[in-house]
Amino acid sequence: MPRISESTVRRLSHYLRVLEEVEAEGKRMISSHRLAEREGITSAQVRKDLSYFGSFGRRGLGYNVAHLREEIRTILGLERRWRVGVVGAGNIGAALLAYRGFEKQGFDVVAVFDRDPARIGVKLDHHEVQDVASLPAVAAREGVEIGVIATPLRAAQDVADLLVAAGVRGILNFAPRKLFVPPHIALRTVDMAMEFESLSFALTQGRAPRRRRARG
Amino acid sequence: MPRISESTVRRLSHYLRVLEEVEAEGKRMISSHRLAEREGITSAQVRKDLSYFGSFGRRGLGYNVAHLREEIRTILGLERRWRVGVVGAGNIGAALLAYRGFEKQGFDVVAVFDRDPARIGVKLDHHEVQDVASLPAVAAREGVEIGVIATPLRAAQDVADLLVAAGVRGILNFAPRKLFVPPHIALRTVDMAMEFESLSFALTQGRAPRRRRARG
DNA sequence: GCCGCATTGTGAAAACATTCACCTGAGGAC
DNA sequence: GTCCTCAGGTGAATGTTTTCACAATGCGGC
Repeated sequence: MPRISESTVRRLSHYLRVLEEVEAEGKRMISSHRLAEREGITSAQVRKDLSYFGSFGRRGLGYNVAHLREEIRTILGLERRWRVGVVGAGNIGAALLAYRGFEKQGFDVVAVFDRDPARIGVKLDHHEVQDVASLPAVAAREGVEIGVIATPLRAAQDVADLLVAAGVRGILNFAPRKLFVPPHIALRTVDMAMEFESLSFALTQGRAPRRRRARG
Repeated sequence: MPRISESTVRRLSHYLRVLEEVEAEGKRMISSHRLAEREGITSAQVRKDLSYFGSFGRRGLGYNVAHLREEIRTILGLERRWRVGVVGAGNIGAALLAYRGFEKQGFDVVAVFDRDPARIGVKLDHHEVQDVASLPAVAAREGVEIGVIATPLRAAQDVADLLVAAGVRGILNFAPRKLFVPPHIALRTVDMAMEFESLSFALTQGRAPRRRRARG
């Protein structure tokens, strides 16, 4: 199996969502062409992405919706539940906690931390906010595997170090800066400022970007 | 000038942030090597990215920090201010409004909309939430150029259509689905569920992704 | 059972992005 | 002024991702 590119993984997430939609519509089968159509990419891309992991379709028929959904869930590691710790109980943290969608996909927030004494002890969407000083102990006890950094910029690297020391294996970072973590830690950064700037660039150039990104 | 890739634009945003940091530290010059170091990429990449737009450095010396910062701001279209309308006054909308960073970079929220009567009229961070029904009129009057979709999934496509009809040129979408917009509209989607799934994949594979993405 | 149509899976080609390697220009030491 | 070192710019090479195009099915109709 070749190394799987980040773009392929992102598309798998999209396929999964389309499959869930299509399934809700009661369809049993779907072709790569129609799977692609909904995503704004080519059918060859869909087939190539899936071919990295096996042969899930049937020639002449397409893919069985429920079966492919399960296969993709397995590939993405969504057949189990993940224990998530959120650091930073400000707006972004609150938005994450309020959004029920993650739980549905298998991500359970098991602890919320903040440094601000005014926030510690407050109940935020069923979770009592704990002092970040207790993170190492709590993360270990709760078996936190994924840490979310929703703190101000200046605290982000320290929190990342803390999470790594606490044994977290993956980090989702909302602070607008590169974080340095050991190579065995998976890190993803969501940088909204960068998205705004990318829009600004596109608008300034006077044209939308090429199609395969234009439908992001 | 060749077509500029999305990756290059994203790196420009990063360079800009590094330059602002370095400037705050009082440094006058910076080499492509040190600019790259902070970003976890190669110096050749930095030079190549910049070379698409011109020659900003001096051989033997590196780049003048303040000058390069200004050049990149110009390239990204940040020498002007952008008028932003936010649709959806829930958690994500509130998080965006509360974050002062965007204003600082040139993005001014000039209107906030929601459909929920319980939210309409409420003041959210200096902005009175308006009925989404008034979006066409208000967006035109206020000259909204960038629309942010922070609504629930099911409303996202309708809101996108509304924004396009109102003359918006760029859309930043937080709803976890592909939106269809005309080709002349720039669209970026921030999909947090996808980021979680990408992390799940990486952890399931038992290895972090290759380095150039690992330091995202 | 055979034909025709639909649709997958996949090597090969093309497009795209990154890295290399070297030429060139700039300043400092003496 | 000459030499040495540093570091940007850039064509070529390499690596990666996407697209093409077609052989290999699988099914329905008759």
